[in-house]
Amino acid sequence: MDMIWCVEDDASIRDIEVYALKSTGFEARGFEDSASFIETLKDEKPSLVILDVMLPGTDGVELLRRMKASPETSEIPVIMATAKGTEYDKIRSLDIGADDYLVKPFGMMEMVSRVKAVLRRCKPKQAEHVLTMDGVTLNLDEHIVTVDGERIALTYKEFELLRLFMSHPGMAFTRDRLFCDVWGMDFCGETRTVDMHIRTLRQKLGRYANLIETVRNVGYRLDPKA
Amino acid sequence: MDMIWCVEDDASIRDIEVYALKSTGFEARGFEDSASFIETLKDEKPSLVILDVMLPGTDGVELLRRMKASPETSEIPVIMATAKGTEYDKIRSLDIGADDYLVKPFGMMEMVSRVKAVLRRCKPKQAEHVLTMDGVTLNLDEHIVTVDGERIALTYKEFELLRLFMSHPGMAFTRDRLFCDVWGMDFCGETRTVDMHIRTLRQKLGRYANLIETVRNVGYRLDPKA
DNA sequence: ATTTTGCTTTAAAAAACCGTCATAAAGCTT
DNA sequence: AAGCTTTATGACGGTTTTTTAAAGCAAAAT
Repeated sequence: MDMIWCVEDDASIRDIEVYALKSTGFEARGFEDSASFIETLKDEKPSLVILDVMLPGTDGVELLRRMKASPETSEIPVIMATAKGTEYDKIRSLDIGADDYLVKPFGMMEMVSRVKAVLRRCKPKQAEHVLTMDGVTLNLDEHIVTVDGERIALTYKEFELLRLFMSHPGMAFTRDRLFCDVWGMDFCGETRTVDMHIRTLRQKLGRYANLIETVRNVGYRLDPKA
Repeated sequence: MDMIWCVEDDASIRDIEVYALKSTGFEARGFEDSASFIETLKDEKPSLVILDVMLPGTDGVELLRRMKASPETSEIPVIMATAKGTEYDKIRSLDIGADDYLVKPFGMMEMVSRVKAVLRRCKPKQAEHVLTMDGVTLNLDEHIVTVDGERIALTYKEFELLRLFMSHPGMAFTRDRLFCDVWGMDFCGETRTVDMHIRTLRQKLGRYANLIETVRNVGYRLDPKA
């Protein structure tokens, strides 16, 4: 189940939030100040954070900025809680990358439904934009591929090939099919172009080269358990 | 091939988009304003729409809302194009039902990739094509055969033979028929070629070897209760 | 204008597969 | 049971398919 963190200095509000979330089936944890939040964030990652804007010390907007700046935490959805009338904070927060906001005083029902909405929205998107297979990671957003954490440079065609394979693990693709999908045109007879790109792709995949299996007389396939 | 529509008031951006899509193998068409888009949408349906948020007159978010409201168009995938910093529009769009978003300025490569990704995601996913008989499983998509869960390697001809048998359990095939279907040519007189491949196939089937029964004077058959 | 980068083609090398042969085994007929 | 026909088996050379390497091209970057 999802873990929600609430950063809020007012103890009574914080307790109500945590209680409301827990009774809805979430795991929840409250933080009194920025410092303890930042500290815990180094070790654990929640599914979502509700950030109060007005905090003693480092304020919520600054916390948000830091979270979005670090790749470690930039993907964690954030809901900002602003006091009424501070429209400027709201806009700033959304600009920086907050996923939603709550205007105080807000009801617990509203809070829970927004949390659910944001999670619903972020869950599939996050999953869909990054494909992983063994040590190979393919980030669709950034167009970046890593092998064992090391970034490797793929050309457009190589990337599209790999993407096709990784989004249908195990499926055997004919050369025609690959050509259609990646090159966007019908397969015009005899050519070893696809093979060529498979080769360079394999080379760049290093020790995962045999992840791409050749299916004789058919084409190629990504072998999930190679 | 898929038809993509681009609604974008800036002519230069629009032209580049259309050009990029066409050169990737899509059909593409640009719309300068909401009105012409809405009008054409009454008669034709594209496979996907790229909607600019900032449009003169009816804006992109409103267009999206209308599309999702009408059952005629609600199934058409939509990618929103938002200017940098208007994070709120992004959230709103995803809430209404956009399938993805692009933040301007975006590269054409990225655009094309996202279009492909969304189309792939939205395409009706067909059921897996799998034939099973006792402990023998034949996956047509993956071109993989397993015996008691263990994967075995079949050559192209062997695979086609087994596929033929398994898609017509119990049916007896003459050698002529097998030769026609698998080799794709007329049976040219006396030859033991088919026998040969039956042999290797039986070997690889291990304890299920006798699943393929010899019908003397006729040919072979897959015996469903061997 | 030159260099770099990525895509395509070609041709040769390597690997996997195919088909035929000769021989052995099995099935049917007499 | 002997003899004939049909099928199974094992081995080997030829062929097809895939891989590899190298070079030509075109577009983009410098």
